[in-house]
Amino acid sequence: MSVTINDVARLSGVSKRTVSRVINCSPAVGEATRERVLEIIKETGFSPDKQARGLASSRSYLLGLIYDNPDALYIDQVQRGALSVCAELGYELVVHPGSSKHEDFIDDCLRFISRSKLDGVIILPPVSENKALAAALREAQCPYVRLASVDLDDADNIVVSDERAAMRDMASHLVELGHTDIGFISGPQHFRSSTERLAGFLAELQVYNVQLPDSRIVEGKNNYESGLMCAQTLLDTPNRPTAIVANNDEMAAAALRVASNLNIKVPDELSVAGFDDNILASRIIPSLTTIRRPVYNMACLAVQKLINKSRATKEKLPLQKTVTPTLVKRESTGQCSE
Amino acid sequence: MSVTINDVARLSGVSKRTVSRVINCSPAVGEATRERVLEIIKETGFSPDKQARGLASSRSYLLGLIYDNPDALYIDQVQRGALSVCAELGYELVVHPGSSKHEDFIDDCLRFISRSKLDGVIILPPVSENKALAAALREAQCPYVRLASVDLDDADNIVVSDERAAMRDMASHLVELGHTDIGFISGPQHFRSSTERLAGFLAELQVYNVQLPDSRIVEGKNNYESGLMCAQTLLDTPNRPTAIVANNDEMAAAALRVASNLNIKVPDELSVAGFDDNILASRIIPSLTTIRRPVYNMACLAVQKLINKSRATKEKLPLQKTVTPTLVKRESTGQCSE
DNA sequence: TTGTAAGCGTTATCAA
DNA sequence: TTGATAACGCTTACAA
Repeated sequence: MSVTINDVARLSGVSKRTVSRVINCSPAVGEATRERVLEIIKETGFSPDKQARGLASSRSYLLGLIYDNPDALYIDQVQRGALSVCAELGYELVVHPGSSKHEDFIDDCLRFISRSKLDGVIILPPVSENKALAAALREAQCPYVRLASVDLDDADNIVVSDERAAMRDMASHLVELGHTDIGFISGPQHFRSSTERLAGFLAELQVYNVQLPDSRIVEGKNNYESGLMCAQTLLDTPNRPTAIVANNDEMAAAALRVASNLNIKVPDELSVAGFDDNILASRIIPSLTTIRRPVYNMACLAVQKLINKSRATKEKLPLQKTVTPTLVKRESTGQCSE
Repeated sequence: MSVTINDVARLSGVSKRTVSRVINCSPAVGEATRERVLEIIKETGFSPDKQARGLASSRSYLLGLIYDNPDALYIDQVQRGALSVCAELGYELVVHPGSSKHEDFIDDCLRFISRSKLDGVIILPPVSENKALAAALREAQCPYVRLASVDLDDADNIVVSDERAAMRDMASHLVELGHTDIGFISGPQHFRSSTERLAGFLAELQVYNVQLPDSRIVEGKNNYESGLMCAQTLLDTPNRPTAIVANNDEMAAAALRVASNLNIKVPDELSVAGFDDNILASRIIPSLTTIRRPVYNMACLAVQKLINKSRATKEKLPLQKTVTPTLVKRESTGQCSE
């Protein structure tokens, strides 16, 4: 029914081996021959069978996406970014949301990979910080690229967003609005992304000679509920900060909620900022000052790096390692009133 | 390196054909033989190669997910639901966000399917309403299941959420709060989901003998920006409704924003409701009364239906066609003050 | 530069 | 109930 390599070979009067060479862009084909074959391929609409190809060459033209984070918006952008590059190169994307807490997680990922002989995987934060997973993938010889906030792997294996720098911008934004007493709702400190963001923020405050006592830093779990509790701690006291920065938009939204409950006006009496720029940030009232990572582009880079690995050394594209998030200023931060 | 069917055959002293029968659960295998083979399979950790299997049997064990809607939350839930069933049955999920506006869209989907010889696809709204796509899939003999708000296909090919009924609940919720002058921000009327929701809403109002003049119904585009304009039309006038219902949460959020700009208190002076129960709905202030579809379960059902199609008639599971969304009451709707 | 022949790991045909 | 043997559509030694 559908056109095979044999049909193309017959029609163009060459061997299937030559057709194979053409579709694989082998240089060892005469110009005339190549053109004739390409002609026939176009005429017949031939498209090589992935399974057969994979069976013969042990490749699948399938890339995997491993993640745990339930931040749907982020994931959707990653998928679209990754697919934009996949489409050009004939790869497909197979998704694998897992639960990194599960003891079986790493084996589960390895099975996922071997089941479909994936040509490589992209790993999203926070799973991307998992050293054991990365080690297991290296051992299994599975190409991978991690998206992360810290430089924790070779340039070939990672796309880093410089969140430390982004949080410096956030700090200077607030200080320049006059804030010197700032509360910080951090993420879990066992995540590098959390420590990184906090470190960047504190480092920039230093520059302005602003101190942040430990009592102003409370650790959340990156979800709404924990954000509520942390914000409550920071705000439900006469001695409250004039600004709150949260490790992500979910917790910043929680801070807005607590402020609303306590009848504290944002931004007049309190500034609030988040991190992620998810859909919430632009829709919530007041809209949220936050930090946006170039997620789509990071995913593009990741796929390119993955595919680079299967190229000959001289054909490798030079690809950047680090991308820069940007500060998005909105309604929730304003001049300090005190 | 990895164990193949030949190894299993040799080790268990039978032909590979017999091993094949065992792994495919053919009844034509002696009990003793079957057990011996299963034993060896367990010992060796043999797992049949998908590509080889697919090449020989023209199946891929790959399901596709086709969508256009950029509602990320919804899509993430669908993916997780679908995968929960896929995992049990050894299928993987390949994603394909497209743009249904593109003239090439249907061909693009067909190529997507044939490229990887997908065993079936799930189509999400609003693309799921596309008749031409469904027809093309039938012609291409590609099994599909549509997730939709209206019963527009055979029970085997669709999972319907009864949005008409859900909107009846919404209407009665508002009427019982005392609202009789209600504004409705509809979705594009060329979508069945839009007409269906509006129809359900109006039908229930009839029951209460409440009239909705045409001027109270404005058509949005299901996005935030159009929601802003529609809400402005309805609210920025002395003669404004006491409640606004929007076709989705994005536009309801826009209504909240416009109300905030016009200094109209929600829910004291105005009730607002949406549809979707996306992350926005629970985080925004005031939190949004809305309707939640059992998206995860719908996706589970869709995969089961897809796989049912490749089963023998007598092994087919009976699967429901319709699911029921639920009304989620939150802060944004309250007693009518007039 | 091109072709021949042997796989890749399954399932399918047909006979025993 | 079983088993040889031939596909499936492609890539890859190895020759020529």
